[in-house]
Amino acid sequence: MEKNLAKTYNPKDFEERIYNDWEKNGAFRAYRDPDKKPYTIVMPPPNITGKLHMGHALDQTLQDVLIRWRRMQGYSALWLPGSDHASIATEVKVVNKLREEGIDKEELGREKFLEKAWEWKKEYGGKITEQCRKLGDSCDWERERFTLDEGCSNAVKEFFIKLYEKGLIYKGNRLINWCPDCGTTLSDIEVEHEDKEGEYWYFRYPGADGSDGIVVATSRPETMFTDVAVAVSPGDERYSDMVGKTVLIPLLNKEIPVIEDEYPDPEKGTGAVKITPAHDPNDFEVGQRHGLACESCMNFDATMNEKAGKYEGMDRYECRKAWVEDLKAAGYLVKEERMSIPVGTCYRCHTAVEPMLSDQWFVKMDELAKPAIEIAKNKDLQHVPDRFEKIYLHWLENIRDWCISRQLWWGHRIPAYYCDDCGEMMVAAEAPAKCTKCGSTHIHQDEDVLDTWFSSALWPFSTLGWPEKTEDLEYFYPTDVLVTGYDIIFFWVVRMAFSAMEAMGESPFKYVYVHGLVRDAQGRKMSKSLGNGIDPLEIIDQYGADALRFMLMNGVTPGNDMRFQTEKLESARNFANKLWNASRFTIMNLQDENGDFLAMADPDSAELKDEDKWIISRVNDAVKYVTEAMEKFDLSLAAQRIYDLIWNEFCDWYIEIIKGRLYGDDEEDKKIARMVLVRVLKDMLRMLHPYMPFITEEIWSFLPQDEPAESNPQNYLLLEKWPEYDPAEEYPEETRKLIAAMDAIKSIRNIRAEADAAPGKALTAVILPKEGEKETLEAGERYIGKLANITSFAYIGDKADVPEEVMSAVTPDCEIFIPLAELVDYKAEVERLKGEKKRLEGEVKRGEGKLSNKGFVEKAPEKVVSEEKEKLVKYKEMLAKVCETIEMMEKKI
RNA sequence: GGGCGCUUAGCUCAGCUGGGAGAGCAUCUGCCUUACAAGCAGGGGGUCACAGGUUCGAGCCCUGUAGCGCCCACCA
Repeated sequence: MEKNLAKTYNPKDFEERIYNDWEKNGAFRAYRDPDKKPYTIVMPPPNITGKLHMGHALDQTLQDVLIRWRRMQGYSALWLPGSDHASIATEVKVVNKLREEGIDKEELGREKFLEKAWEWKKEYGGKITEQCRKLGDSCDWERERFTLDEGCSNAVKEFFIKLYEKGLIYKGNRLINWCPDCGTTLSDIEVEHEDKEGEYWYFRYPGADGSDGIVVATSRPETMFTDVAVAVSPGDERYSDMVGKTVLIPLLNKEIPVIEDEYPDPEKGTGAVKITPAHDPNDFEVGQRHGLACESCMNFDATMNEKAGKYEGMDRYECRKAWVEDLKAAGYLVKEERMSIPVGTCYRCHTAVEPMLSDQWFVKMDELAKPAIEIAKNKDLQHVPDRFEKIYLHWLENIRDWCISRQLWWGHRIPAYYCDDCGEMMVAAEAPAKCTKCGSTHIHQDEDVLDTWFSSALWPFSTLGWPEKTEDLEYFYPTDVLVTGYDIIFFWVVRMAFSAMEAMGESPFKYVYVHGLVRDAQGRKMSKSLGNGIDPLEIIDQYGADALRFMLMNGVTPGNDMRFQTEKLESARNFANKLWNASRFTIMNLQDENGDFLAMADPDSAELKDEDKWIISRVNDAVKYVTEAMEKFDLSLAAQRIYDLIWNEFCDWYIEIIKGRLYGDDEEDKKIARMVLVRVLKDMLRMLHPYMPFITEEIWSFLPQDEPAESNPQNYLLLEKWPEYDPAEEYPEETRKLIAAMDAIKSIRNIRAEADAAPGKALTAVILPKEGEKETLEAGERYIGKLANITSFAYIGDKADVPEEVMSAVTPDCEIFIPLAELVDYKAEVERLKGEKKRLEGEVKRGEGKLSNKGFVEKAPEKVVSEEKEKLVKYKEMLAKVCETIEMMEKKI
């Protein structure tokens, strides 16, 4: 077996292997460990119809980062996966598939159809969970659930009956949203409001007494057949003489009353409104108030019924056209206006929804909403970011009853039974043997199924065993955080909240982390119709799951949309590659030529060098920052900090600095360097693991390990401990020294670049240290020499000793002079220094301005003021040095 | 008609409770330096949409304006 990482980073070599290994060894399993605290996330169940898209990738990566992090922190972390039967979406797919096979749903019959649907589920339903595995989701697959499985079905029945018995579910004949294309009812949120270009027609309804009557505007003339009144605003003088009289529906000559109602707005249209209770919710209410008839002129397939007379059988829009033509020809059309008309459409097929009167099941919302409102207000349920709380509350405070019955077959069948003989309705979990009223045994079940969200609403507790009092429910419930997109707050979050309050009596989760959409590179919504969707699996195939995950996490701010950009993805992949190579370097230096690990220093007794303490303190600092950021759900900030730590601090500085030691002769010191390398690399891998689980686990497996703990026999990084901040590892003095050396290195590199001095050209540095800093600089010679290619150092104590023909630079700790005789244009150097002088003057001016401001000195926190003072002193010193140098050089020109 | 978000470097975006403007990509210069060219080193580039206000101090807080976007809503 290879003892070091492959020469090139190729995620395909190990991602799948590692995932299978984890799963096989039960690394994702969550146990009810009484010594641990639970941490629970239930996965928003993807539809079985869907394939994994970028939205899932974002949603699930967020959850996986949180779960992996908490698991490492020592929680018993459960991420419970599952999928949703997606009643309507699946039914449409199955119907289409059957149609392709020449099979008609109705002919097939309910039972056979359901068999086909289950077959379909079996074949395609598992696909998406396979895709989740590619992403690296560390969920407990042994607890996987399905919204239509036995347990969930029991929960649905139990909950339905509970609500019914409390009078919170009722059956009623009311106006509902009907999608003629899908052939089912829709709840209010399933109706989308679009503005479409269309016409308003103004028609004259002549007075029954032969008078002029009233002109009424409508965008839906095809509903005129069942108009029952014309309403005007009370006190509208234009129509006051008409109130109480009757007008005729044009052409039909049906007499209808003119009534007064608050509903019409005198400012709008003609101030008079035709009332068709069966086809408009407002009209319905007006009708109720005035005891008017409620008749529909349409069938459920949106064709006209017998009320439409000769138009019977026509599609609603055909009828509209013909009817308007006829009215026009008869002279009833007064005016025609083109404008945008609000149209309600089906969220699935975008067909215009028709309000229809129908007998349906509803959940009574006002009472249920109250506790759900309460938990948000008292912060038992917190939104991240909190602005979504407003949206949540606004919705609940204005909620209307929820229509839950659907005219479909695939779903939870409503547990209501009817007696064929006496018509008695019985709500029960199982079919009653006989009618509770008349004793008849002729009983049939309600044909409808429930809105798919009815079962999703129970997901946080039904998946843990409710209504049974299971140990899982006891231990893992309530859950900790729910991660979801803002687009389904109403559909799902709100409903889980009130359902949980009703069933469990407490909030189903402490936090709702709300994320936005993943858009395409141009900022457009990814959609099937645009064809601009990006397949996560293709991305994983090309760049690896880690790169995709990191890109998604590095780009998110809670609640905001993000764009999918290849550049960001490449950057993430490059980062993985960087880590890969740095790790390869590390491992290479830990081993002898046979690949066996070399001796390492004892961490407790090792004499750490300044740079060791520096990198340890940087890692320590990052641990604190990253942990705190994650606590606040600032996953992006945490990711960036880890990125900086690994790339800028570890790779660019620490590795470069210790190369000299690793390649040197001091065997004891080498042991220390190895020890520190492993130590900091391990801590960095731990921190990065939630974001990039595969590469970190792969690297981890090549590092020297202690004896495996009983709880982690495979030595998985996944089950390792999250690092903890240690105040003893701050090392401010060593950090100061390293910064001094880095400043010097950067200055010299800058001089080299300005002077076009090849990096390979060894140079001498003449250093004029700030008083008392000579030792600091000397301590840094090792790094400065190596990283700036300086072969000899000379220290001077006086500007007079500066050699001729040099370029110079100033840092807070010293002045550096690099003799570059053959390259220096003295005039140019003076010019360059003048630029530096100007910059420093600016700094001094800024500092002086601040400190001479009495208000600042008196009111700003002491710490800020003293820092400002220190900075001013520093810049003044640097400025003075630069001025002297300029003066000196000018004399020599 | 309500509500919300956004406006910061050429592009995409970070900037936590107000205390010297950042990243990635792009761009320019020089480097195949034995972990890494998916790289290294150095540089350029921003009156933080606009106008007021609060404050010693505003990208950040308040008010208003504009542009873009989203959500909610039973305007015939």
